Amino acid sequence: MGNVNLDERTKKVLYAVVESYIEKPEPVGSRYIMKKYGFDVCSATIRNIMSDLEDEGFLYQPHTSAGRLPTDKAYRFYVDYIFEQCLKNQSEEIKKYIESLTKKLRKLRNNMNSLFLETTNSLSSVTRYLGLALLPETDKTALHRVDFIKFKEDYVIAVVVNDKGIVKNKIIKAYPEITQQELNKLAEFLNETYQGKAIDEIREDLFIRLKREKLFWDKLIEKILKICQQALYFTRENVYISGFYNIMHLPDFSSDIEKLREIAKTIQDRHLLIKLFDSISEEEEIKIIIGEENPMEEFRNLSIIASPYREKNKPLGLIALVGPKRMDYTKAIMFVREFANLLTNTLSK
Amino acid sequence: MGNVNLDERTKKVLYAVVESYIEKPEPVGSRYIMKKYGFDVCSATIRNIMSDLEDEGFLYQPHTSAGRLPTDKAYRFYVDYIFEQCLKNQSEEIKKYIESLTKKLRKLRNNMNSLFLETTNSLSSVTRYLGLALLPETDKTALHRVDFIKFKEDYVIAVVVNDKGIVKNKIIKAYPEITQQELNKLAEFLNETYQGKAIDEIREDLFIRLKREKLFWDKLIEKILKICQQALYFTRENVYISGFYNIMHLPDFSSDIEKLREIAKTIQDRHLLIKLFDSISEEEEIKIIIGEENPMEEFRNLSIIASPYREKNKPLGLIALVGPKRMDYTKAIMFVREFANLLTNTLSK
DNA sequence: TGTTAGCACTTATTAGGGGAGAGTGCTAAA
DNA sequence: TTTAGCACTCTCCCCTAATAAGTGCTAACA
Repeated sequence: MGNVNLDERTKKVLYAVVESYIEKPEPVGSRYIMKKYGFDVCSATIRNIMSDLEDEGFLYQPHTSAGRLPTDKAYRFYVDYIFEQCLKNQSEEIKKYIESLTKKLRKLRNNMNSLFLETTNSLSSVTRYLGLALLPETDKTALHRVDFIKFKEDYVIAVVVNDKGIVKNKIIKAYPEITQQELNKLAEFLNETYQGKAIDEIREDLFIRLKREKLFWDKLIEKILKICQQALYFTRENVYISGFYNIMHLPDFSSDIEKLREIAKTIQDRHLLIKLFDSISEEEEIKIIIGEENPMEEFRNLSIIASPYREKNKPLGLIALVGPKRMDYTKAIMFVREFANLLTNTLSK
Repeated sequence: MGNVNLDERTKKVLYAVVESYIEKPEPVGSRYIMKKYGFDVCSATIRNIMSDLEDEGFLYQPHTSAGRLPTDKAYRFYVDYIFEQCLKNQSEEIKKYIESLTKKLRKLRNNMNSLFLETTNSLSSVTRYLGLALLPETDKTALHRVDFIKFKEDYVIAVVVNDKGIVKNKIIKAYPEITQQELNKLAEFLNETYQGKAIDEIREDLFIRLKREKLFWDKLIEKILKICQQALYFTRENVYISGFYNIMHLPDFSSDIEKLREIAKTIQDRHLLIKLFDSISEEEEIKIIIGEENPMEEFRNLSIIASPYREKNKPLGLIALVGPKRMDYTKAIMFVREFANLLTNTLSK
């Protein structure tokens, strides 16, 4: 593995090929590169270099006597190359855009749903790629309040509000004898004992109680504790998706609708997206996944730029951009980073 | 307007043309019709009839010397023609499918979200068109319970559960002095007074109270009543969409992606869909809207089959199928009807 | 040894022509 | 009113030729 040892000039050529192809999705020729990037060697030399790059697996030809196209390895090289600069430089234009958006989002600070909807929409419409966002994992947030509502004989609706103001509800099958009054007391107990504690820890704690007190108390306690546990068990499910239509007209897909269909099918299935997100570490500032690097088959000819948003340095969730491998990475990286920051700031008030 | 006065034979030809075109999207020729439908006149006669039908606006030619294609008017004729039979006949196949689905859905009876998700998914995957469903309008359902939760100084989260077990929440800006205890009392008051009453009526009633008591009480009451009113104000927003990818490969769209993009854009914007649904009366058993008949421009080259599901004869919401005008109407109508019935039955327990 | 110029070769793309096929419209006869 | 016949129109497909882009290779060059 590794970038072998490419000399400076070779790197410049490789960079030029990738950049050119991102600009215009056509096989890149040696003469074109030479002229556009002002190499003062002749096209034959570039040709030799490109041939070497092909041997190294950075480029390939769609057919003999055609120009070259970048492989995933080339994209990876390109991204590694521009990455640093992306983080340093800040375009004035982006800054302004983010500023105006900040005001808009600040107003939605207390309504997570609208906040994330608006964020995903904006991210997609400004980049013209597919925008994704994942709400903070309810499990990891702190309990603000829980309420139980008896429903239809033998059901209980648990309403859980976390410290982000996100309201979740679960319908739990319970035994019929339990009354609303008892449920109120139960909720009161939970609220008093656990408000402000992380939800997954509460569940843990309840589990320990269950084990311990089972021996001393009757079945009732067991049942009640089970209700509580169920009430506080959440799988991640809130994914926001925006702008599929933005990627539909890209030349990368316009040739065959099948690819687009695959994507449409994939993004309809929230579980798949959550699996995708789960596979992305929330540690790195910005994670870039190119084509084959993707752990999930469904995204193998797409690229993903993801970044976590945080609160007090703790990652809460992710926002991401999905587009063709032939993506404008500079723009994408800059925007994803700014959007993640924006969310971080907005949530930290 | 009206179907002019077509004689039997002409009707049969028109029917045949539409049916043929639905089967295979190619211009339909006179000889083809004659042979396939066993007309015992020669093709020239059919040709004359088709020419007449063109004059009446039922058919058109993509170019001289090509076969004919149906216009919206022809589809309308066709649908009116088959409609009766669709309602009478019941294919054994569909019956079986619905039966097996019934069991599946019955288990989800108490979880509206899953129920509607599953319904829309099934409807789309069995018909291969785009499936839509609209949750019961919260406004028109009865209040089961309301809870207020103080959040972050000056916000109140109102959690409203209706008699369908649908949980809605609203974040309301309130004045900071109000305490959780006061909110609890307020909720208690509302629950005692209004449980089981229609939510829009409650709002109405609160409005009257507000007007009447404003004169006698202080600002506080006004504020509190306003919180209640806000808590109970819902715009319709829960639309379930499934199977966009199902319509992507249809020959009707494969020629130009732009059409598909339009659709993708439209269905992403929930408000547009709600506007669409709002324009569909919930009185008719089954509403069929073909192409230009559509009140909304975005759907002008699509057809929509919609049907309300009910509870005790009161329409609660709609499910619908969206597909190309060249749709398999028989199948679509049958399934939409069965699915609406299925929902009606499931909700009525 | 790396670089350049030149040239033959490959392949995709485009345009044009011709024939086949499908289907119509019209006319005249039944 | 229906039919048979026929000329006409248009699309579609195949074939060919020309064009253009770009490569790979070789031999000369610095």
